[in-house]
Amino acid sequence: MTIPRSAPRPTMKDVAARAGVSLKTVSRVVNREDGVSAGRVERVQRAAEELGYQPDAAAGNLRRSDRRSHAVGLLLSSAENPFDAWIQRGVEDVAAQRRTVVLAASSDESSQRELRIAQAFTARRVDGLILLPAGQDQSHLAREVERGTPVVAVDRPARGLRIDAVLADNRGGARAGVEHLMGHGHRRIAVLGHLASLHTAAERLAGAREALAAAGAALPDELVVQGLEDEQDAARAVHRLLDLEHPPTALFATRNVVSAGAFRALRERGELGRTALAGFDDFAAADLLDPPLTVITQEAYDLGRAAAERVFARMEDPRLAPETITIPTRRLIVRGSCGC
Amino acid sequence: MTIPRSAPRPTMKDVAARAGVSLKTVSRVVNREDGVSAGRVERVQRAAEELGYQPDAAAGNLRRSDRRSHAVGLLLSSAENPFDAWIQRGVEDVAAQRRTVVLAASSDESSQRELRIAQAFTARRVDGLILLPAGQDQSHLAREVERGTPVVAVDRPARGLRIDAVLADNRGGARAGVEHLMGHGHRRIAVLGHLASLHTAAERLAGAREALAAAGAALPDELVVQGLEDEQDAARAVHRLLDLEHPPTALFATRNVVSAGAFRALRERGELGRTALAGFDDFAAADLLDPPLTVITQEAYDLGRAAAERVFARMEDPRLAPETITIPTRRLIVRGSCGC
DNA sequence: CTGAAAGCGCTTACAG
DNA sequence: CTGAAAGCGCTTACAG
Repeated sequence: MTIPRSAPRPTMKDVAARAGVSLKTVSRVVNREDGVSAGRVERVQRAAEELGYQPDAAAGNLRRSDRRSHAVGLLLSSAENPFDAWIQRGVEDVAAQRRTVVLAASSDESSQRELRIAQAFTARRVDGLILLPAGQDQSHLAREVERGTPVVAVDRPARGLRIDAVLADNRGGARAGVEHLMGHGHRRIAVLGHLASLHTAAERLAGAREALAAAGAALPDELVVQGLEDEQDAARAVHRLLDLEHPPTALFATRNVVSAGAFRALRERGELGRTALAGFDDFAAADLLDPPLTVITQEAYDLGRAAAERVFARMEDPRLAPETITIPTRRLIVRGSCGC
Repeated sequence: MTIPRSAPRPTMKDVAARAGVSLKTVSRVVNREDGVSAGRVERVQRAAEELGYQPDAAAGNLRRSDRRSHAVGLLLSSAENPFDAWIQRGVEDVAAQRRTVVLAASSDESSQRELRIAQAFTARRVDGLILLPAGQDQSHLAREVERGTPVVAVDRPARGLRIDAVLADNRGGARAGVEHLMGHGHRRIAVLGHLASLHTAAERLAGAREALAAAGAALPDELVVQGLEDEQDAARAVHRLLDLEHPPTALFATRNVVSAGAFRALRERGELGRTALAGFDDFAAADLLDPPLTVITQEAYDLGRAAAERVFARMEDPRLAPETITIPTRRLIVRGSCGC
């Protein structure tokens, strides 16, 4: 049995030798510069083809004046989360147009992992960084920002860092959702919130409050639940709310897993169709439920695209002032759970 | 207004100058080699800290003997697809342990995009490549494989390339699903298949056939539908099946979007609870449906992990013979739609 | 324990 | 149109 010996990877030097030209001529052909005679172009191309030459992107970069790695880092919360996955897809699509690859990693909401990943990315000299900030402080990126690397926060603003942010219109979306419930006559509406420390949770609660206040309705403390992390939390909270002396007649959930848990609890109590429900964030099969769930959708794909576009804009003009870009929460998808 | 001038990024040379030592001493300290006096280690570390020095990973690599980029490429079908996203997460988690970053991109089932992305990855000299093969031929990667880059196919085998593959037990899972339906007395079971050209679709159909054959039941052509690409396709197919003179008494869907479409059609016909339904691949909220959906789950996370582990194993021993690793489709989640 | 020289694979800046 | 030399930021191989 012969041991497969991996053929050594050819370099420009090898191509030059085979084509009988100088290194520099190969470089010119490979980079499609002109000023090389047709015959030589041909010979170099054939030699490169025969050897299976592929330029080494990193080596080329080292001496190149613009020092672009043609890579951007994307620091998500959890890559398997559909919201994060759609952001990634938006980033990928913009990056692909610019011949840029995407380095992706998940922080799992840990500041420590965020720091480590950010360092791994900057050690590779990414041309830009898009992050869904975890924890309370992103100042570890300050030096990188000073050095001119475009860094853009997505979904939540960064803290301790003056950078661009691309956010959803969380407040407006929540307002629209609660207004819709009020349109069905509800005034006693409970808000089921996720982790209070998160920007999105705070904004959506604020939006719900605004909608109620504008209609002269109250949002008593007993109808505000925060810190719901999963379906079980949400289901338990709904059971407690329905046990109140004056239970809410409608529920507004600030996140998709919370909506799902609320739905489950309403079903367990036989309250589906009686207590109304609307939620922030769509999810697969929400329209197959009975009644189908009314939701505000977030355009995570657009968030990703906008963040990536901002990174590239800043690469072209590093002097842009940091901005917060708000992506409209475009659609209230009225299905049945709201009472429609 | 002052124009923010980005501070130039310091190099080892700058650190050496500041610490008053040679370049090589800085290199030793940065790489934690020993044989440097404590005082110098201290001085170098302080200088590096003050300048905010960060080694350039690519530059270091260039001369380094092992030539590891500490990056792997992950070529998915569609990053926003939950199945793909879970694979990514599995790959990420294994890569993170090895201090390796993940380059991710989506082919959208286009051979051309697959080729372009693979080239972008190899131009960056990734240490390994994991791909969910798109199209009919991956021989464009043959040269890279010969050169010793570990390349692993995930979810589907590659074609025109003898490489490792990490696949789900599609056949066994489908068999288990159909057997479960037969356990409820069904013998006239329709199979709702996705794109016939895909390995997963063929295997799952084969598994369903096997289960029926083993019980001496037939799978007549009129009960086999293939090429279903989305919920609408699936719903239409179910309507046609139910219009047959002898409609099926149970449906087996080979993919989650197909299950969802089938569910919708059954609801539209008032057949929920009468015609049984089971599907391959779980999805969010499948358990909130009424009746909740019985499914075979795929462990996409495990597929991703196994593929990444194989890449690293092959980096350590390039002489490993190409293998097909089958990940069990571990669980039949029996909910209500099967008739239980 | 320390460092000067050469070299990784390429581009830049320059000379012919 | 063509190429020899220097250099990007680092590591290697070697000498002291």
